[in-house]
Amino acid sequence: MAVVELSTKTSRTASSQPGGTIMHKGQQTKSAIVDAALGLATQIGLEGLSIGALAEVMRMSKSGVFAHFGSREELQISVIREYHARFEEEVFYPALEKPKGMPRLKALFQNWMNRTSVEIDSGCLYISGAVEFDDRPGPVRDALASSVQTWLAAMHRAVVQAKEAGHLRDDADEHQMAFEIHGLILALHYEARFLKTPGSVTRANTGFANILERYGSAL
Amino acid sequence: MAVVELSTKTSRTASSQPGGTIMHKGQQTKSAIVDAALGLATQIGLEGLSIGALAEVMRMSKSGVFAHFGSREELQISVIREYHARFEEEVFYPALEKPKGMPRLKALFQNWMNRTSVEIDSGCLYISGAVEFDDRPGPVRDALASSVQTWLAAMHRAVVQAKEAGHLRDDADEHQMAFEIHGLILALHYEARFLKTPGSVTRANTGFANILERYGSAL
DNA sequence: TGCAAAATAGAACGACCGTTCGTTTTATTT
DNA sequence: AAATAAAACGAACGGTCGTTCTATTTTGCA
Repeated sequence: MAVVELSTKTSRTASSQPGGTIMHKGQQTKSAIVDAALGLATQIGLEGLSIGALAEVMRMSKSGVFAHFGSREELQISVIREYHARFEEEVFYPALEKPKGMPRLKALFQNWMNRTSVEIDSGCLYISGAVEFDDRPGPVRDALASSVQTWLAAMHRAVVQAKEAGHLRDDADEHQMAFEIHGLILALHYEARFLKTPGSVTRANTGFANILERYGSAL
Repeated sequence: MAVVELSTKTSRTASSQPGGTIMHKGQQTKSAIVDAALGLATQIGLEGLSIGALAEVMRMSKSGVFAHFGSREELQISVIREYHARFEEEVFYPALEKPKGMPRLKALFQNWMNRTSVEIDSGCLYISGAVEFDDRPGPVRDALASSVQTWLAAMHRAVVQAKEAGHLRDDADEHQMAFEIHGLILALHYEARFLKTPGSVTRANTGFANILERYGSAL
């Protein structure tokens, strides 16, 4: 069946994306499949993601789903790319509207925290993927690692800019600070999602405040 | 075949454990299987652990391995118990020889760090297991969570004792401090094992030093 | 040494996996 | 409306999985 909902057709036979790009039916269903796949993958992991289960969700045949990707690996990579795009959209870009330095750094962390808080229910691909592919070389691991690196580099850049703006102590180690921030997010995800420890969100926020106190320049 | 190496037989037909307990052949091979299973599980995860692969490593038949556990879940739980025992042996007990307070807290962290450093190559069951079972209720998840809780509680207790000994500031939040320490370990594992970022071990150590500086009582 | 019990082997099962292939249905273009 | 291209289907393949069953071997004790 593979019925893709067309909100209201724009022109005769082709539909359009938010961006305005003309989209044929194949690409529409493909992106719908990636949507569903991302939902499954965040819950059960990239490894747990099976084409059969995905086809069932999509109410399509296995081969119908498969044809859009050509291989399971390509499907997984598509999911990673989609996750990356949403992460950027939700965490990175909005923070760019704040001025460089402390305001942007705070915004990046807040957005990251908010997303992680949501992912306490849905799961985080950058964390589950890291565990599933730490020992498994290949294109999936590469796509995942480069996505994560891109984000961590952006975070690190924000720290550097904060120091350049004079918002941090002169002896502040930017890599060290980024590392400690990363740890807070990971601890939040671990304790809230797996252990269901209450108050983890507050703890991560307090941790960030502590980090700012240590590395921030005196008022 | 399932040949279990007997270093040197103690008595006629029964062999002995380090503890001195008499062990029949079945229990010997069983613990040898758990050994091998732990090795596999730390590398590819509890979910990736398959009885077929385990049987191949053990040079036994699948059914021969299976019979020792009765189910895959029971095998996984046995692996978790073994991991827990080794973790205690390696990280927890040695630190008990240090006096309560700061010395023991430092020892606990150092031992934890050392183990995590080794696990950069081998993998950590408490981390991979958390990701694999965050959304999957059942006895395996329960065993895993209770093991982790036990350890985190021990860590927290050490922090409390350090405060009681006057080694921490009066306003130090013990849970907060334990949370931040946990974050350091998680960041170390993530960045070193998945991203292969150099210098992560040093960064975790520096992070711990920073935490002590913030929470420690003035000299 | 002989005999019951425990341990292991081996084959088979049903279920699910990713993938391939030929066919049929649906979209798009002429 | 006819012709062409794209998309989806359905069945089948070889493979691995956990599990079950029966037969065989090995072990431990009298």
